[in-house]
Amino acid sequence: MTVSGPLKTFLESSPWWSGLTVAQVERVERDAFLRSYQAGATVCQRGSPAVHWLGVAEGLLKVDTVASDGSATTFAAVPSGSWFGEGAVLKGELRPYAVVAIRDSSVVFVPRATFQWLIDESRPFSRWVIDQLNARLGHYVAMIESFRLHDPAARVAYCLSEFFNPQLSPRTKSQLAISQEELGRLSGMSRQNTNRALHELEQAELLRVRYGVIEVLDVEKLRQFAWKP
DNA sequence: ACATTAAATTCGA
DNA sequence: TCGAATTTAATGT
Repeated sequence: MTVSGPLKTFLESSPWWSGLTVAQVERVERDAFLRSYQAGATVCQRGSPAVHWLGVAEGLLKVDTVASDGSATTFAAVPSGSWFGEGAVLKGELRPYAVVAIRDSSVVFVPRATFQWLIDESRPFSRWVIDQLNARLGHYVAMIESFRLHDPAARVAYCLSEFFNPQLSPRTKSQLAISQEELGRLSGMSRQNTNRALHELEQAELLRVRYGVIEVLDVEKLRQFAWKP
């Protein structure tokens, strides 16, 4: 049986797809499945076994944790076009963080066994996974640097620029449907300071703020701003 | 924290 | 099904 529709479309647009053999394509098409979530819904609970590797076909997810006082901090935003959760699946551990839909989303699930089989069978695929893990490591190191050394506007600029990381989020379009509150959680700042930072970036013509939407005008300038505020 | 504004939803014809 | 009224969400200070 052949897979069709949005699942197949998404798989075919994924950067690692073209490196697979016909047999590998067939197995992934057989094993992968797609689920839809409403905004606010939990995709993976914290503490649940990591038995799938995940791709975002549509929408926007976040990886976050809730402190005992109820406040939430976001470790990662995962826009459509991104694959994530390699680390948790490889280790076979319980998910250390929750995955939540920020807005209506559809998510592709690849079973753990299929993912590990691809790593064993496909050199291009395992190479791509190495690049993926390496890009994520680079991202977190850069984020620590940004947060320790730079002011709020530069931090927000960095977080926004990472929505366009070519390895981790290759298909992000310039209109980001994310609230300032969510962006604040991602940037480790209050909503108020996030608001100020956004207007500073708007003054610099790097982006435009709209209701519930941030329109990025120039990703390259955003990256530069993140490093020399 | 509070006031304002945009968007989403409900309701009545 | 249209649009006014109400509620909810997001923003600005």
